[in-house]
Amino acid sequence: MSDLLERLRGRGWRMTAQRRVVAEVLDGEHVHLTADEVHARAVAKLPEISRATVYNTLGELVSLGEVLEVSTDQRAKRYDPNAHQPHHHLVCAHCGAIRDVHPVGNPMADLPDSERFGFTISDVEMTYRGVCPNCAAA
Amino acid sequence: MSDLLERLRGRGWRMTAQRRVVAEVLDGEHVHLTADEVHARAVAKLPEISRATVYNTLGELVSLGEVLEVSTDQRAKRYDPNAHQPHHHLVCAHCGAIRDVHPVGNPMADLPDSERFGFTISDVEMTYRGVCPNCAAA
DNA sequence: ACTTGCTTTAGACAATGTCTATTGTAGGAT
DNA sequence: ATCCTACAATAGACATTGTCTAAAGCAAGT
Repeated sequence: MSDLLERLRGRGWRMTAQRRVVAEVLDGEHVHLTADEVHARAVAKLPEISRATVYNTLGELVSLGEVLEVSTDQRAKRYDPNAHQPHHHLVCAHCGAIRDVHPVGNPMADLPDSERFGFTISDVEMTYRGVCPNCAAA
Repeated sequence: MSDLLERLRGRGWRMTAQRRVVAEVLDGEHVHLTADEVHARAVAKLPEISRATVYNTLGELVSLGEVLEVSTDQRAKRYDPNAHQPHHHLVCAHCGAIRDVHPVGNPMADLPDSERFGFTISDVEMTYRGVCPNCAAA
């Protein structure tokens, strides 16, 4: 994702300090941050950045396919910079920790025609839930 | 789900007009309503029912395992009265229509040990996304 | 009928996200 | 190098969804 900024510039994205900072935050650690967490870290680098800009920028990155939006809990959306390698998620039901996982098999093929109701299916999202080792120990 | 009220009474649930109405709404149509949609329909049957009561009652029904909570979009949670037959969901990316579906195979078995990170996995949630026939036609 | 403890209520509050009108500025044009 | 203009950022109001609290109500056992 280090060349993210180049790719975006190539697509006609106007480069601003704010957008650079948001991209840096996402690039920084490969975790799954909420929009407000991204905002908090962006503020640390560029104190005058506004909440709306972070929300807008994240929305644009999602539209451009550079970042994925995941809703593992029913609270805030989280942003996953690992958009170019398809994957699913494993979530701790207790502490909310999230790991990227890669199940074997092709879940798209597992839905029979009779269960498709005429939909044109484009995507599957799988969320495994369980308890992580830390929470199991506690 | 018609004997829901009996089951709950058997579990020591105190029966009230409000709870009866919420159960009736869920029982009424097998759709996936949001909490506020449930509230709107409940008000039609019992005008003085409050929002908090609907939220509380839905939460209790979920705890009791009588209703499932699904988050197919990242907006409001939806409540699925079809809790006793495990299933997954197919969602129209355009209009948000939701269908219950039953993929073949066992997705729990599709996550290799090496991808479990020591978690004790208890559940998988699959959401297929696509475009429904209505939206495809339009 | 009485009592008790569970339920309901209204509305304040909280968290997350969206929108608007104004101000700022990136980057091409001159 | 400077100017222009369209796009971007800002502050803060607003919207949606959900939670909490203190007071009043009521179901069901005695």
